[in-house]
Amino acid sequence: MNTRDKIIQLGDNLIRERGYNAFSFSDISKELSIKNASIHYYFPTKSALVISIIRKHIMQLEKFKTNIIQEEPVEKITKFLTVYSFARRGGKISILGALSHDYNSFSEEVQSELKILTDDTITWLTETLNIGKTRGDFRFKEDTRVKAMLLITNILGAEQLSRITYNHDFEEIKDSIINNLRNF
Amino acid sequence: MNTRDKIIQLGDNLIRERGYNAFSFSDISKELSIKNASIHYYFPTKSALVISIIRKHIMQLEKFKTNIIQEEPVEKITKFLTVYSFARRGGKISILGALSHDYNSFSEEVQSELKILTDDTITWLTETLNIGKTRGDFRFKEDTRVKAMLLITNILGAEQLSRITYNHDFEEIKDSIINNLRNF
DNA sequence: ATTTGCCTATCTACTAGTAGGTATATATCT
DNA sequence: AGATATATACCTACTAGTAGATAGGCAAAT
Repeated sequence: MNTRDKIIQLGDNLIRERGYNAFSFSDISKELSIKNASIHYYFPTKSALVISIIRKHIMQLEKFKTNIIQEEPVEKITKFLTVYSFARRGGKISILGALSHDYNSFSEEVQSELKILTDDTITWLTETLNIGKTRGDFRFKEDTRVKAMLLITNILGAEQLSRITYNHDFEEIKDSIINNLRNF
Repeated sequence: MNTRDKIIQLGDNLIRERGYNAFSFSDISKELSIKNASIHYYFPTKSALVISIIRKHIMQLEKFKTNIIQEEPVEKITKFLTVYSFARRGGKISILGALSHDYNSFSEEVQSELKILTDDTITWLTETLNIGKTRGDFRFKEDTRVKAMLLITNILGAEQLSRITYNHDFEEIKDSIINNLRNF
């Protein structure tokens, strides 16, 4: 991995562990044993770095969608939730949860990049839920887009709450989401 | 309102609008036309200030619980959600959502204060849901404590998500939570 | 000869926090 | 009642540290 990618990777981890305002270029440069100014060589501003990080996640979502395209809706949603569950165990939260916190302080460019990632996620979830409902895999009464948002809000909220309470709470909430969808 | 209470009030607003790491003593002192050092007169550290803010919320929750003690479970939950809904319209999120973000960077004293507020909230919700379920007001299959956490996660997540998407999404999610509880 | 990938050195702005001073109000003692 | 002591509510002036960012240099690769 080249320095540029290492910076993105480290920045990504730091944002999802501590938050945008709680990490600095020094945290990255110290870890990589380079100087502060060298990060500015790749990313002129902190905004530029966070945009690259968001774009990485947009591409990862595309890859994720392609990888599971053959699977059934229940399996798709389960794997989607597992990604968050895996990150949570590593002390990290989702990039959406981490960055939404500072949304109002971001430049328009960062905001619109974050909107793309959010819309992509909601759209994919809505489509998957619709297919699953038609097939009879899922049973729910809500409007599908609202149900998709409820899925995301449960994850984002569970990430936050389980920081304060206990980590296993996240898993309990995750299981409950799946059961609720299947209406068991 | 005396200066001490004004500082708490302003700090509370700033945390819930921008987050703990995104506001400074200067933001408060400029607004109150006093000097930075004067805030340190009342609150020696930033931690001391945030503890006072959390304690204010713990007391407000107690007051809220007392005020609606006579009401029915459905009404209690509805009013609980309305508090968040009201804050959201003012560009603010809940103190729980705002502070959970930086939970790992807080001192033990701040963390334990935040745990008290969280436990108080979960406990009250669990009790209220239990009574409502026994009376037949609510229908849900999950363990009641998990259901209580799901309620909170929906609120915390909806606060975050609606920052990125649209504000009216928060209201849609709120209505959906109530309907889901009543199993309409 | 130019680009790449760093470096040193520096800047401005801001952060939380501290030491010590002062004017005013209030309480206590003679 | 008047003098004295103390507490309140600020202030000025400062420290040490960190933030993001910039200018300009330099060695190695292309």
